[in-house]
Amino acid sequence: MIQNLTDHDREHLQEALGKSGQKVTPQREAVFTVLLAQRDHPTVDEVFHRAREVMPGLSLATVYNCLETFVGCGLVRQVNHERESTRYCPNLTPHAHFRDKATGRVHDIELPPEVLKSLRSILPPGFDSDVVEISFHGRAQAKDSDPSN
Amino acid sequence: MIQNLTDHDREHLQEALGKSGQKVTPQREAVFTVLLAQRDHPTVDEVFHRAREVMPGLSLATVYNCLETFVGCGLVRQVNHERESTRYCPNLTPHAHFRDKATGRVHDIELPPEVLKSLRSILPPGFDSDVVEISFHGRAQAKDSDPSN
DNA sequence: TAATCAGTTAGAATGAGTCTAATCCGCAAG
DNA sequence: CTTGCGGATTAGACTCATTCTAACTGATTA
Ligand SMILES: [Mn+2]
Ligand SMILES: [Mn+2]
Ligand SMILES: [Zn+2]
Ligand SMILES: [Zn+2]
Repeated sequence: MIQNLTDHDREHLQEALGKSGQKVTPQREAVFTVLLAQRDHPTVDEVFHRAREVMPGLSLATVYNCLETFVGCGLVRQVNHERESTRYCPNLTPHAHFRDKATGRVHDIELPPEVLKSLRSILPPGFDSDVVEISFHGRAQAKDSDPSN
Repeated sequence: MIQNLTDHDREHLQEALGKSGQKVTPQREAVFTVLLAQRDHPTVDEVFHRAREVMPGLSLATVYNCLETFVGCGLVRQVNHERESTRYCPNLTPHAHFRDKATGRVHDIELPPEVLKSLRSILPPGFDSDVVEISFHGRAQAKDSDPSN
């Protein structure tokens, strides 16, 4: 269920952490593995429970710490919808999020560069933005199953 | 500072509440007045303190209740940025939000229909969305003062 | 008048997230 | 080897926005 990291992914982790002067630890590797194994935008709690299956001593505090670290070095994005618990997403391509009203599930929606550009173009002069978050809320057809890997 | 509602605005309030079987109360009128008087996306607490200046007995619980009611009948939008306190916006035209990293202030960004349409067009078939939230985060030139009324 | 009912109110409860202080552990110096 | 250091981990306390609860108010209706 929770395979190991591929060499590529371990290298990605290593490099991103290294660039901000931090190390790969077993806990960080476990948490990162969980994020890549099932790309369903888990909450901290979900990450915690999944990671524990493979590292029973892992603490919730550490999961918070790891995720914060990953966000800090750009390995992972936070995803918020209204005031629900924060979710985490390892998809680094520009994309929007769609939250299914019925199931609560969050889906990635690819964001073509020209749409992103037209969006940025609505900013009046003087406004300079690093980050744009786009989130849809509505109903999605079943389409089943999980968007792993 | 906190003028009264114009006839038009009072009618708007009355009608929207009426449509969902609710009444105009002094508390609701005070809270709505506060929202219209200074359109700076106040938090619940800010609304609370402003409204108290004009209605000292008003409780925080009631401010929460009024705002929830307004959201429910479409008089007001909630605005969330990451996990900060929810803010409230009486601007019902389609618009995005820009949060200034430096000041924390939230600005309305007009959203032209064609941009909105191009955004909706990125949804794959089977995804049907009521609501799109767009929020920018970055730096805005001073541009001073408040966007009241 | 008495019953009803939406709205208001204070305060308790909730829960995601943050903070703190103790412990752990890999590594480098002695 | 031993020791000391510093980052990482850990449990549990704490925060604070929001939600919940139960009592109260005041207008309207029977
Ligand atoms: Mn890569
Ligand atoms: Mn109007
Ligand atoms: Zn995503
Ligand atoms: Zn707004």
